[in-house]
Amino acid sequence: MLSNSSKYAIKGVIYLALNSNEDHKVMVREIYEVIHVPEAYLAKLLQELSRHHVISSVRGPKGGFYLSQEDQKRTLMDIVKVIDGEKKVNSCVMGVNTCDRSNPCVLHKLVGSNKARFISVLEHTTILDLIESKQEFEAFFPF
Amino acid sequence: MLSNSSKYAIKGVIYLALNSNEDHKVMVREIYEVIHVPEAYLAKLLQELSRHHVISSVRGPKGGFYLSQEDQKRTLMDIVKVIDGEKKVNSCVMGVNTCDRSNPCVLHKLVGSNKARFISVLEHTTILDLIESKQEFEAFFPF
DNA sequence: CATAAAAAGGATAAAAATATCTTTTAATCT
DNA sequence: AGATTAAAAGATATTTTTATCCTTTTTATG
Repeated sequence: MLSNSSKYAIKGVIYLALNSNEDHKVMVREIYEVIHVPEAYLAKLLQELSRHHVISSVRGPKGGFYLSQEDQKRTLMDIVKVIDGEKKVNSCVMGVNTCDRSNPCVLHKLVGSNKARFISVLEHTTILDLIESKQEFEAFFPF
Repeated sequence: MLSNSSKYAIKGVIYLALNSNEDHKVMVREIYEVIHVPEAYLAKLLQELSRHHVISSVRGPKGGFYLSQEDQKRTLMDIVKVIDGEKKVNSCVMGVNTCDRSNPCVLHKLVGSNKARFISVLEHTTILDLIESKQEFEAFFPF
């Protein structure tokens, strides 16, 4: 459902949400040490998100990645779309080509309603939503 | 969430449920033509299921794969466990190692409740359950 | 302006998932 | 028994995903 890459990306963005802003940018090196995602790979993922304006970045000394106010309004789905691509996320649970949300197959009914809910969560949860329950997060942060 | 392999396997088993029994075994060749899964690959998956006694098979002429009465009582999860392995299905949506159903991480709360439901469906839906709504199925069969 | 810091980009490598091919084994039917 | 059929098993190939490495570009600062 979610690729590892997407999970990594989400972890990274959460880290940024909790630890960065326009005036305090963060290097990949700092992030990967905390969230345990391979440095170079995380860099690639964050670059990709930055290219698609899901997060922000600045090169050079004192540069790094960060979330702008606007970035915080992005949803989890925005991240997943960039990393996994839209098709993959929305495709039928059973890989039935002729089957989609409007014309669901039988397993869709069984299993797909959960997927629909899952997707709905991704679409409606913003980064801001996530960090609002920051306290709870801390307990869990050693990802 | 579900690998392609698991999906293929489920499709195959559903085909068997609808078209086979102890006295009428079915060859891979017949199945793959209907459900559009690569023949040799489907064979591998069915062999694996057979080895784990999720489905039944007999070699030689008049042989093939089929579901016994007992086999029909298997759940979707039985299939998925054989093909994907248990760990993979039950692991945290976010790949958080220290996180499981009893000690959920924050994203677990958001996203994982759906996953829990999804798993519950897999665990509680038997092949028999599926084919009881056979009529609906037929509309959808060109997988 | 030189230098160093940091992301961006390109190319490559490793691992996992998916798929195919070949050989072996077992059952059935002359 | 021998021939044939079909699955089981094993070996190999391809593709996709994940991961690393190395070079280039950008930018802040001394």
